[in-house]
Amino acid sequence: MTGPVPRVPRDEVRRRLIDAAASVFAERGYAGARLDDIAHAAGFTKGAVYSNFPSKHALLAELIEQQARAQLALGNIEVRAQNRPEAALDDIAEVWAVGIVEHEAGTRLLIEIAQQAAREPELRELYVGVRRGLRGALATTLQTAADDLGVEIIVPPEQLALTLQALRLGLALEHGTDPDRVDRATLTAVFTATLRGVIRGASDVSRPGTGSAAPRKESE
Amino acid sequence: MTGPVPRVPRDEVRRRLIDAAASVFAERGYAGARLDDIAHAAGFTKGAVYSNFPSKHALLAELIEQQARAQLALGNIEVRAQNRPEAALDDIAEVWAVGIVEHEAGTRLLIEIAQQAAREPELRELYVGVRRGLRGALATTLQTAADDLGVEIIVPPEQLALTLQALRLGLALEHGTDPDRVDRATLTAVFTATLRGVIRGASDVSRPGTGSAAPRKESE
DNA sequence: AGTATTGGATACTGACCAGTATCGTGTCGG
DNA sequence: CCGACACGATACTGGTCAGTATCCAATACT
Repeated sequence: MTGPVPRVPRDEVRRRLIDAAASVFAERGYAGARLDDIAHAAGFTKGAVYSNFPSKHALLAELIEQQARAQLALGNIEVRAQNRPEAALDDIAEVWAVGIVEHEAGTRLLIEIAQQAAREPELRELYVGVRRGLRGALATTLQTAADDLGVEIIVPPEQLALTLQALRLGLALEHGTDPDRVDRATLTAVFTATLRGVIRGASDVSRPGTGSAAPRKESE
Repeated sequence: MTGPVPRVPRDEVRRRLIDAAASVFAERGYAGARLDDIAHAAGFTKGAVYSNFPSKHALLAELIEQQARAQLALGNIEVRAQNRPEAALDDIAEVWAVGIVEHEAGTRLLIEIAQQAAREPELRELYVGVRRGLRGALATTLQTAADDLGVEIIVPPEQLALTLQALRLGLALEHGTDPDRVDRATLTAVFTATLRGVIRGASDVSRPGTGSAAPRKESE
């Protein structure tokens, strides 16, 4: 009846499988994820998985690098500086908070990967390399942004980068379990307060009370 | 030959099993943990597990409450105030940092539990209750400590408590994967800087007199 | 002491699932 | 148009493991 059904290009099969894996790993955890589920979520069967990856493990490894690239791109966008330091600071906090709330699955995957990497030395090596790279990039970006804005970061940029990375993971965990209390506004507040605490700037920072008292810019 | 071997008291069997479960869950993750391993780590067999707990799930639930009590006790100790504010601050940071480095397994378990709770609604309810309790207790402790020391916390105590809880989890993840870069000194520095950023006190700040002019009312 | 009961050990079962072997169809070179 | 190959589908295997059924020794009770 129906003529030959054209085949999906190999690259796309791969891509779909990886995407599906990301989602299922995030949902069920690495150990709990079934290869069958991943395959079907991608619209294929397990055969496709083993035709594209040597093992479940390899799929996870692939995912780490994939995630790295995505996060890296995101990180660079996230800290695009604005003009006024105050606004820029709120803006950064906002973006990070939104990232947690709106990419729950992605962040959960990140945590799952971290846990997995803490266990398996082989994955750890890969993960740590990626993670350090991201941290370094973030540190540079932060420093650059601070210079542009004419403010001073009173801790080493690497340390601030680590703080933010850790906060993101930790807050994602808290938000993941208690989204009511740990909502977007709260997340923003935490990031804002944390950033404000380590920055000393030209405009306002040490003395908000005198001038523009509490510039609570609670968008939304 | 050998006469009757005295039995281990039931309570102790339970306790040993729970301890073993904590360690194995932390090591291998919930899904990856084998009940047989837990039993043998405790010096028993699976029969003992099912004699004391209805299911693997129940064992995890038990662990959450157990962990809650332990953390609660720890939290209270952790913020025992010193005399000089500066020293107290460093002291708190130190204790939290050491907690991460020296209780790796415990903290990893905490993260595992959080992930699990994010997935299973039933566990979530239990976990969130516990977690909120701990947060509240920590907030109170912090506020009290601040009052005792005569310093002011410039964010809502609940928010600071959340920040510290999140930082602990996040930093534990980073330390778990990259203990070389994220070492004890670094952890201490992060906590110190974060705390310092949200505190305005008699000792270290230019203007103690003005007091709590701008009360930051926060979500909640 | 003798009997009942408690509680952990042992042995088993059934489900589940990563990985493999094989098959069938679409694609491509000649 | 016709083989050869690519690649995903299907079917199967072996091992693992939560949960169960049964057993047996140690305590509790009278």
